[in-house]
Amino acid sequence: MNHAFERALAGLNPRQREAVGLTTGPILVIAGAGSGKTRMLTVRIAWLVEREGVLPSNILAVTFTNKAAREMRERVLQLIPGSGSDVTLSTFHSFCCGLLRRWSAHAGFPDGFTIFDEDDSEKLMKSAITELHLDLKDFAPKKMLSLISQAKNDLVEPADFKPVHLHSDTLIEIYRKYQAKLTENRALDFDDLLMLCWKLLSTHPDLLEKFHKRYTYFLVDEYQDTNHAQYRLLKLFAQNTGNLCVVGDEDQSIYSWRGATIRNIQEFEKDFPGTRLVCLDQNYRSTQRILDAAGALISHNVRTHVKNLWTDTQGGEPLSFNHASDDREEADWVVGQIRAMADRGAGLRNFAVLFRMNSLSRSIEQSLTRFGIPYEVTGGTKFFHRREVKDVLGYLRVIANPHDSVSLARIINTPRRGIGKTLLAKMEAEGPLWESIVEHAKAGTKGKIAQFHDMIAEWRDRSPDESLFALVKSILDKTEYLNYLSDTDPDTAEERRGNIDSLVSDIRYQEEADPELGLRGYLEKVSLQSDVDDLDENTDRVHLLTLHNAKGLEFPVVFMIAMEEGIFPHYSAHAEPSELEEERRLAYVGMTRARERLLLSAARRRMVFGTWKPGIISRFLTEIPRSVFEGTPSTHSAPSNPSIRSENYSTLEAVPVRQTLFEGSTWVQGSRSSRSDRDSVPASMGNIHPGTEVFHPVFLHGKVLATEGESLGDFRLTIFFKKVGKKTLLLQYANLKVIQTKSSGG
DNA sequence: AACTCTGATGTGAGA
DNA sequence: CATCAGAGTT
Repeated sequence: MNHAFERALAGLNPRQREAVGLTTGPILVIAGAGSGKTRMLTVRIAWLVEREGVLPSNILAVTFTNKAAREMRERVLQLIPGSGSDVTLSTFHSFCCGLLRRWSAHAGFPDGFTIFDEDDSEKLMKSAITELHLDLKDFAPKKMLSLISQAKNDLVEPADFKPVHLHSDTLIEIYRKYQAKLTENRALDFDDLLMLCWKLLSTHPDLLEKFHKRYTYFLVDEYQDTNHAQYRLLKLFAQNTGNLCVVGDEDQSIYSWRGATIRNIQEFEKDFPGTRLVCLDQNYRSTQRILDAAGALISHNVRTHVKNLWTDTQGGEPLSFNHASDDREEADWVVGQIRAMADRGAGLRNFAVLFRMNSLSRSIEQSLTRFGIPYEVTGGTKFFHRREVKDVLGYLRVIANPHDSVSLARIINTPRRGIGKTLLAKMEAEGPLWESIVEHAKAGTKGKIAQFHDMIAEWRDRSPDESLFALVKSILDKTEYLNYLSDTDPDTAEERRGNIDSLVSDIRYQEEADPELGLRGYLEKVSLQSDVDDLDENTDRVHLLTLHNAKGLEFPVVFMIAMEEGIFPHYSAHAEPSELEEERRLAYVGMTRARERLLLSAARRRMVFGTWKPGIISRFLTEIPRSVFEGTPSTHSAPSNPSIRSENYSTLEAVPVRQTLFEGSTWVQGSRSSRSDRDSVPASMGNIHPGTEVFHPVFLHGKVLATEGESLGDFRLTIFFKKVGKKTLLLQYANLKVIQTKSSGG
């Protein structure tokens, strides 16, 4: 008798229980926000194993982010300890990438392929357009990429590409050229991962058969955000057994601009005949008040599977709205609210500030900094996209795959080694960059290019036998990269150095966690990582993130700022009704992240690109009934009524907050003295001992368990990080900060 | 020929 | 506000 499983099963509501038990054939689970779909999915996996004797290794579950996969894996392991780890839990992209590597020989490309991100692809596209003697202004690389991305998402190859465009023939040329260049670079872009995987399975019956022997049960989370390629992949996957369970909510479809099509969920019953339909509409997350507001908003969309979320917890705090005079005042209002609640004992981890675009986080960040409140931005300028990090990764990528000309061009003269633009352009004109480098190196005369070539070649030879950590250290040593940083930009050198340290720490950590990882494995992991994968709800900081990144998360208190026409809904969505509806779904997603309190704000004017722009209240605000807001004005106006604003300000100190927010909070007294980064000092051998609380740029908060070593060179720390668990780090490279507490003299 | 500086430019969301 | 092409400097 598996008690954990039985208990979880008994805890399900009738609908969830039904969705768990319908294991044969296709099933569509319409799961509203906060309806416990992750619980349902994990119990379903456990049910398959415990009740139906399905081998865990026959189960494939696909999620939207690695974070979701990781969390689901943890929960599955709780239900079925041990064998639960044999369940394949992955994102579409990671899973396809794995298949392509395993079967690369059949797919007709080397398994050492590199995954190109948006930046890489753009550089490649630019060179493709230039080589075709076209003008980058007429054929904007980003625009071209998005058209080609669409085509790939629809499984359309250059030969069948029929773009609706004035110069459609040229576009086909561009697609062809771009694809040829990818091949030349031995690289795949994100869309290739899906398209080529589908192509591989649909043209190799032997491989498909192997696949079907391995996997017989399929589960897909966030089905509303799958694209056509993913749908076709699923058709192939489930074509034998038909045991396909998809979970989604069309009201939360927010990625159509990335090729996702709501059609997949709307037509699922037609696509997979015999589908059983289950609807989860009991919400376990938010108050009725929040659900009423969100429900009213989303009812302005045309929907096929209409559901009305309900909850046992009646009432709840009213929503707040603040119409500030400008963005700074708006930010101060947000921070004022946070302070008021934090002073009453709410931990900072409870707060999330959501916004439509990354640039909107600035004013909030400034205000939080002013008050010394720790925060964490998820997304925006990503760690792995920082210049110095990309430089070092560029070396690793070239070592893994020297045909990657984008990385090659990046590092060939970074740090300076006298191979400038002209020489580079000359070599690029001679053919694939690496091949010209080899030619130049062969040509005798041990010049700069030969030196560069030999350096890379040596690392290439060594890399299979050497640890990644040793390799990256060798790169930093030999190129004197850190000196290069201080020489070129002394102002930012320290910060950049810190980022390099974090990268080295990350490499070391990943390598220790998985000794089989290897160079390619690491690079693949980095490429397929998403921003939210790193988000840790348990670090006691205010969370700042875009509405898109907030998908799948929940917070007790949610702020949605910049609720203004042109920003949200975004101006580019105004013309198209379907895009406007997607914006509304995005608002719906944001609102339903809130458990207890939802606070909205807008500004009358806002600094955008250096100029003041007037702000008009978002139509979404007017679609939320007045009755759910606090201090409901007696006048019959929309929330733009100024009385609401003064109301909010006057009640700022007396914000009513439900008691639950403060329960189990570890922050409590800490909030006044604000344990911000400014209260921390760099870790040194002198100030670090067992028990010391530390902060690491990648692994965040941790506590030192033990120290070992006498000299700086081998001073090792064993630290327990809340986020990643126990880790051993070399102090020298860890870039740790010691958090000063009252007892330690801060 | 490489390096440095300047001004123009383009800016949604992200695996 | 970050990137980039092109002019000017070493």
